[in-house]
Parts: sequence; C-alpha cells; structure tokens
Amino acid sequence: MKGRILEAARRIFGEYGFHGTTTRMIAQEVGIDISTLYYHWGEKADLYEAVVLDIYEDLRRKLSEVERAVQGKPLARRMEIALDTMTEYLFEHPEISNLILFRYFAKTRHASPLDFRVPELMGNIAYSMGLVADKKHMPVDARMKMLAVMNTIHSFVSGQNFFMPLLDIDRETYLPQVKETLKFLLIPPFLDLAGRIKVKKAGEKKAGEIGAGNDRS
Amino acid sequence: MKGRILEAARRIFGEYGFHGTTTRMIAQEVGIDISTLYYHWGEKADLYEAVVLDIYEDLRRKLSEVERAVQGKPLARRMEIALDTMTEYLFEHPEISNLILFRYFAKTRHASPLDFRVPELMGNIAYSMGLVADKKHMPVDARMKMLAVMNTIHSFVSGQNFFMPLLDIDRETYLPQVKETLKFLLIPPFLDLAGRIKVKKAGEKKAGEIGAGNDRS
DNA sequence: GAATGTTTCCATCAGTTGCTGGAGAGAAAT
DNA sequence: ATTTCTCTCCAGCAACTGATGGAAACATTC
Repeated sequence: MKGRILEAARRIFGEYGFHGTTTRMIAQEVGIDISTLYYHWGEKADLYEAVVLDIYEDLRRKLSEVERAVQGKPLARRMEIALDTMTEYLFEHPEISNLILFRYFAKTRHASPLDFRVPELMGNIAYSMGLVADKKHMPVDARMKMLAVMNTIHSFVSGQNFFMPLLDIDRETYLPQVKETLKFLLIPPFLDLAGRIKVKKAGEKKAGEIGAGNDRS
Repeated sequence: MKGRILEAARRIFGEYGFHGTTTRMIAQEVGIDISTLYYHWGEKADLYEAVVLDIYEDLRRKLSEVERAVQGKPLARRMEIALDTMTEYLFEHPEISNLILFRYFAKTRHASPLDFRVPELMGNIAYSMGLVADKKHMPVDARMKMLAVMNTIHSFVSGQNFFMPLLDIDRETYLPQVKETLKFLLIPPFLDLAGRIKVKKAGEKKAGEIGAGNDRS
C-alpha cells in the first residue's frame, strides 16, 4: 500500500506540482481514504520528499545503465546513445522531468538532505562523457555543462504539451525532433572540447581515455 | 493602481506559481484589500493571464532590441551579444523565466489566446541569427533549436537558487559561469550550421546574409 | 451643494485544505 | 477466547481559499 501511494503521488505531484496537488487527489487516485495516506506517509511535505528521493534514485539508476552502455565507444557515439536513451526514458516517465524542474523554483524547500545526490549524478555522467578525469572532484564549469545538458532535455519533456501544439506536430514527430535538436546542439561543443583537451594532453603525455579518436561527421 | 497590482502579481506569481499564490498574498504585497484587487482584475485566473501577457510583451520588446543591436555583426559575435544580453536581462527579471517555465506544465491552461506570440518571438530571433531566410514561415527544426536555446537560459535563471548552493558558488560567480556555459554550448552548433548553409548556397547562388565570414576561434 | 460615478475597504460567504481522534475490521500472537 | 497489533475508514476540526455585497470615502460633473 505504501508503495502504491508513492507511485500515485509521483504521478500527481509530477503533474500538478506541490501546491497544485491535494492529499485528497492522491488518495482518490489510489482509491483509499486520506487518513490511510497520512497513516503511511505523515504530512504532505514528507510524502513529497519521498517522491523526489524516489525519482532521483530512478534517474541515478538509469544514468548508471547509460554509463555502462557507452563504455568503449567513441565520444560522438557515446553522446548520441546517452542523449537518445535519456530522452526516451524521460518521455516514458515525464513526471521525473516535471518534478526536477518544479524543484528549481520550489519555495517549499527546507534544504533537503537529498541534494547531495545531484553532484553525484552529474559526476558520473560527466566522467562517462570524458569531460573530467576525476569522478569525485568536478570543476564548476564541467558541472555547469552537465546541468545545461540535463536541463535542456527536461525542458523538452516537461514542455511537450506546450510545445507540440505550438509547433503543430504530434507526439510521433515531436520525439525524434527533440532527439535531433539535442544532438545538433549538444554534440559539437563537446567534440570541440575533447579535441582541445586531446591536443593539449598529447603535448604533455599520452592521449588516452578521452575523445577516443574520431572527428565530426 | 491597476498597474501596481499587476507588477506585484508578476513578482508573486513568478515566485510561487499559480497554485502557490493566493490573491491575499498579492493584495498584501501592494498594501490593499483583496476586494480592491478583484475590483480591478476580476478573478485570479484573469489576473494571471494578464501577468503572462505582460511578461511576453517584455520579452518580445527585449528580443527586438537585441535583434537591432546585433545587425551587421558576424554570426559568432551576434550570438555572443544575444546570449549575454538575454542572460543579463532575465537575471534582472527572473520572474519572466519562472513564469515561462511554469507554463510548461500548467494544467491551468484553457488554450490561452496569447500562445500565438511564441512563434512570433522565435521567428524574429531565428531570423536575426541567420537560421532562416523567411521570418514568417519557420521550419519545425529551426523552431526546436530556438526553443532549446531559450529553455537553456530560462533553466539557469529559474534554477539559480537551486544550483548556486549545489555548485557552491555565489551569484557573482554564477552569472558569468552561466554566460560562459551558454556560449560554449550554443555557439559551435550554429556556426557549424551556418558554415554548411553557406557552402551549400555558394554552390548555387551568392552567399549573402548568413554567417558573415568568420570561423571558430 | 447635490448628484453622479469611481475606488476603496469591512464583513462575510461557501467550499477546500491539511490534518487528526477514535472507532472498527482483520489478522496474528498469547 | 482474549489480547495485541496493523491497517483502514468515518466524521470532523480549524485554517485558509477564491469570491461577493454593501457601505463608506473620494473625486467629478452639473
């Protein structure tokens, strides 16, 4: 039951945000009384926090999966796979993107103890993209780049119902368009960067690991 | 008075969203009774719509200004100026970015009559960036690119209070970092694109207007 | 200065919100 | 069989929500 409530809460919070969601909406979605909800999860803010923690965990898992899937591939291909996979995944679970974007302007924040997970998420994927050598210690500019990439995807997912009528296209056209746009925007800068790092490194020591030998199509 | 209410409503709606804002919060911000608010603006949804219309107008004005400012400059410089100017502007008026992002998942939508302004905004700036030849008729992929650019900026502005502690930097470091990241991400793809279009056009007719002769640093 | 129109506030409404006490229903342990 | 424990619901609370009617204050016109 506790799990069923969490699952419903994910959907509703993801769709209406914290303030737009009432505990009665969630209870009704599950088909239970609100008292049962309070019995399992305590106050609304606690349930919300559990939801956010849950989606962060999902995101972390998916990113690890991607990280493994791209190992050994050249950078351009790595980014293609990562972007495609994450885009597809988030389109299947739009509440993840919604909840993450909702958090950006949430006044409901009491400096949640789960924010420490975000740098970790960024670190892993940045490492996997050959942006940094050290998984633990990321320079600010590398983190910014990761944030930008994630935000761009999230915006397209969260904004889909807003953008589709605006562009006058349906979902089947929208998704590939998003993928294409993401690849268009995000791959060239990182290839450039990898090229620069490679050249720089080659002048010092061996050029390993990063940007495994490939140039732009 | 009507104007003062609108101004306050912009701030509060931009900070707490539609559901997170109460009419009493706005009235208190102005220092008036809620009846006065209802007298001038009618129901809450109407005021909200007026606010959204207002920020779209501001955005349109600023984009026109940018469009004029970059005329005649080479593409890379054009994008630099546009990104810097818009970033600075939106950081000064974060409620604009907030309200736009809020709209992405707004269930409060009754197919507002102001959405027609968005393609117009995109058209102007895309034309100014040499992405399209015809201001009125934009292909879907060009619109997607514009949306991506705008969304990336908005995310950084709206997420500033979330990201700054995350990156462990203060506002004075954050703003230039955002600018740098935006330029890193967004300029190379468009330079590549302009290069391709230029080459293609040169093979057919004269290569004018687009990508006025410059290559990457 | 009387009449008219505009703007402001006070008091109040009905409905909704987050949340709780207490009474059962059902199973498990004694 | 009784006690104990976990779970679920009903009923209801106080606070807050969006919204309104009507009385004053104020300004404008005649």
